[in-house]
Amino acid sequence: MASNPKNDLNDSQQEAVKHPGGPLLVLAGAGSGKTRIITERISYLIKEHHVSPSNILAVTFTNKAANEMKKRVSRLAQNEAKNIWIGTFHSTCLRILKREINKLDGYSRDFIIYDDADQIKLIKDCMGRLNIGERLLSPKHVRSQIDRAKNNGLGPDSSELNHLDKNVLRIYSLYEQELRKSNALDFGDLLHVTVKLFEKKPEVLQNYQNQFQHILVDEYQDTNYVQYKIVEFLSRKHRNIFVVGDDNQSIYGWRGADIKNILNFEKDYSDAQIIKLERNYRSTKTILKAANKLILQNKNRHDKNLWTKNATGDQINYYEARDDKDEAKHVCSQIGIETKNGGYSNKDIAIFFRTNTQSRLIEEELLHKGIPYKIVGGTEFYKRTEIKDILAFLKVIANPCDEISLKRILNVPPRGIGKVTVNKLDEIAREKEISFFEAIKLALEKKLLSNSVLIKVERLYNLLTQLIEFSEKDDIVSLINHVLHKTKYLDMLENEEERRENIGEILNLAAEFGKERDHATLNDFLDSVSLASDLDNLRENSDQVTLMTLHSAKGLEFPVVFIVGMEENLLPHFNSTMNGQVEEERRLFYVGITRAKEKLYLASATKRMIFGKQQWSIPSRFISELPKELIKWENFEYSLIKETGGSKKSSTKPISKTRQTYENSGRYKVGQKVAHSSFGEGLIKKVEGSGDKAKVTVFFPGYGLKKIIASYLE
DNA sequence: CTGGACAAGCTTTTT
DNA sequence: GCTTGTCCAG
Repeated sequence: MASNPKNDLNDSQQEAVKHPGGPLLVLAGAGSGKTRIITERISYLIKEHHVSPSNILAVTFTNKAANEMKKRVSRLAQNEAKNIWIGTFHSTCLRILKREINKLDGYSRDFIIYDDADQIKLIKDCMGRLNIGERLLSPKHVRSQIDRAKNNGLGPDSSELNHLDKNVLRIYSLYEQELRKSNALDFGDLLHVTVKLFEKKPEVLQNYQNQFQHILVDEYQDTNYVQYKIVEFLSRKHRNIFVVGDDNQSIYGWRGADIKNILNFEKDYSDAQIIKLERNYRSTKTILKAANKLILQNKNRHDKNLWTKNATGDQINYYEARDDKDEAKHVCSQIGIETKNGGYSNKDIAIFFRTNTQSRLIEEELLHKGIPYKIVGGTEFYKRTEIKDILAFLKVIANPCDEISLKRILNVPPRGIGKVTVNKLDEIAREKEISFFEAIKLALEKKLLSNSVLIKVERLYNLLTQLIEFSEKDDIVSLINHVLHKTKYLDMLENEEERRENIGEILNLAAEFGKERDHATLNDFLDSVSLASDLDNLRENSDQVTLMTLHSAKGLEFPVVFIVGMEENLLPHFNSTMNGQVEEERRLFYVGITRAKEKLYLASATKRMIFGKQQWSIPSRFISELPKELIKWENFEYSLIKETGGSKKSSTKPISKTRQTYENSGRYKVGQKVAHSSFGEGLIKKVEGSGDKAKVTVFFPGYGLKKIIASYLE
């Protein structure tokens, strides 16, 4: 993170670190040493004020940030670090709930966590039972409504949800009921139920209020209502609430983050102090200038003026690629150049993108070029079928009333239990008001199924009870091995090398987990897995290029940064341009830019595969919002001209149908280079009409897209 | 009940 | 392009 390791803290930084107490808001610009302030503050509290580590709570938003903070704190205060409560909001709440949730009616402490896929499955089940067609109401839409309600602390009976579709509310109610029955919490519950706990059990709240004498929150601009509430509850007694944030980096509006939390801090805490950190220690003047100019386009923000004493540095490189493949190739060859001649190693380099799918082509090219890389944050690993299967087995073993997981593994590997049987068992469960697992037991006892089916179901039942018994006396690794052995799971994956390797990986993970903790229970393991997202973090110190989304890039920094997919409808993303959330997209790009210390590369593609179809695209409006003198512009056609010595051959360009319709409009063609008296040289993106009256959309480097009447072109 | 063939929907972003 | 769901023959 941004730091001035050689120098001492500057005045404002000192002021923040040595803040005497009470509410403090640190408005910290990108690269002004935010994380450093928090870690230094923690070490200051421990060393100078003799605050016991267990009386400190530090909260972040991503696992990555939490790990980074743990690492840094342990550097400053070696032995104390492990007793400080450092974690994400979700992991902190999980820790509290695992100790206290049984004090709330209807909850028990051995609950398991449902991820978003489990959530969707359960919602679909509920919709089926309520006879609500998926055509009528998409399960994803329902989920986002439920998530939003929980982020705002609203249960299914809340009167504040009256404006919602009645069907959504019916689903929400049933969904909650089923979660309770399965003894499961979803991600939203971790926060929402914690708030409920604090509201309903003042004595529990009091314990934590007493414990947490000092609370520090990173990225405060990203807190949503329940998170805000948790912090507010916990800090009520000691009032030592120390929050750090930057409204320009608020990028979680879609998750209910409310920028008002940071803007209203002074109102919420009347004795609040505010410290601004405006000196940037991270980036070159060029990069900072570009970021400042970009963010000026946003109306909704605190005024801040970031400055730096760092060198001017190189221009920002912008490459407009022929297509997404060309983009990937260009990025990788630049990486080659930077590591060969630029004096950088792979680990100094990061590639950011808007959506996870964009990583695929880049990965292929990196692989092809033999450049080592790692992907951060991709939950991919845990979403793999084989991993979800194994985890489902473990979840059922830990908690047999987990219906979603039980149904998942019921017939995996195939053991002759199909839809008809499941329906019958469902019926029994509902009639007798018992769990699905108990329904199986009952069906066996009372012989409620046909004989041939009973044999199969009994085999499953015996398998599960055996596994449960086994889990009580052995460690997690042997339990997984036992599951694999008893179910013959690996036989099913005979020709699937990669999947078998993934199974190996989950075994490694379990072994690792067992080593770290002395009395690791199966439940602990499942919890950690549920909240974990980046497996590749394990190989932290190797010399690899880092790939991640712009969202997970927040809080990090790299000497060399590539941002790809700089196109309209991708950044800003299509969905945001429709809903007037362009400012948040701009902040996202701002976050990306300000991660770069020395070199910044931007790239876009003229066409790209989307949903398996080629789509034409135009460069992002954000490109034209950067100061044009700071940009070194390059284009695949220009590089082509350079290579071939000026004779651009149109025959080398693949021509699609879409393109043809553009090209048939006369003198001007898409992709043609033209010049304009005030904008200079540019490339034609679109032609409407024909002849001199044709309207031509041209991209001018430094100016962006301009629609121009053809006769005004030179 | 199983497995293969085919269709449909899908992509923001994270815990 | 990939994953999930649906339909039908065996």
